[in-house]
Amino acid sequence: MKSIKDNKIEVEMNRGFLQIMVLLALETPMYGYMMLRFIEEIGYSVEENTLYPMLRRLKKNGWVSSKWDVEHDRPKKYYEITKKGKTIRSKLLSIWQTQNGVIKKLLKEVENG
Amino acid sequence: MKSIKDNKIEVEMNRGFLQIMVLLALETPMYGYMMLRFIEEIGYSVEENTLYPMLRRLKKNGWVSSKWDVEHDRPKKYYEITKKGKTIRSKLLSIWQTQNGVIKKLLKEVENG
DNA sequence: TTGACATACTGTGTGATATACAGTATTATT
DNA sequence: AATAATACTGTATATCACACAGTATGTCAA
Repeated sequence: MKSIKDNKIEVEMNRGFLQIMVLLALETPMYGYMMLRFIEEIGYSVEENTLYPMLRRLKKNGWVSSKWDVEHDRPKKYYEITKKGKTIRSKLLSIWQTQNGVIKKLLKEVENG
Repeated sequence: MKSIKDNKIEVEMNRGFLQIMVLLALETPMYGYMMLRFIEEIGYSVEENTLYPMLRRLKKNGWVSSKWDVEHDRPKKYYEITKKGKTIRSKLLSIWQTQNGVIKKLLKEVENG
């Protein structure tokens, strides 16, 4: 019986979190490769194969906008959060807070037997 | 162009969180329907159609065990976290903490311009 | 005493997602 | 001249949240 590999456990966590992280980061315009390095700087890491499709999806949803910079070096696609994106981001953050509260409460119960 | 509905935003958050919540809750043995009500009591909510498949999946992964109670009323399938489940739970909680730290840091930057 | 509703599940299907894989092209670096 | 790093695109795949359909028992009002 096939089941998920325990060493790939981070994957299980990424769905909700990655979006919040990216939408917060895009307060400042950034292109994909730049964000990969930015995320490492702040102590996390994302797969290139995860970030690029996610940026495309956020764009499709209208949560971020994009703009090519062709004036310096090779072309870079700068993304930035939209007004709609900020609305969504607030909702996601609020859900995150609720979930964080639930986890804290349950964790306390487990720790105190 | 099809895109996700904004009012279904909670879905985006559930992947990682639901597992932690269920694995914490299952410190005490519970059957599915009981957990649905328990989760509402502590201020959250899960779809029946999400919880049951999740319990089956956690079982398949060996993170929880199950046992039928056929002695009272109608049959109830009690689940409980396993040793392996506790190991996974620790890892998930640790990832959650890291992610929470990343969000807090980014949020502070956004708020302070 | 029946029929509606809550309880307590199972099995299979679907659409969206994280990631894989393959590929294009430019700019350092050695 | 070759290699690595940069900076992307497009399509494929496995898994997940949730939908849908179904089974069966217990409760309680009309």
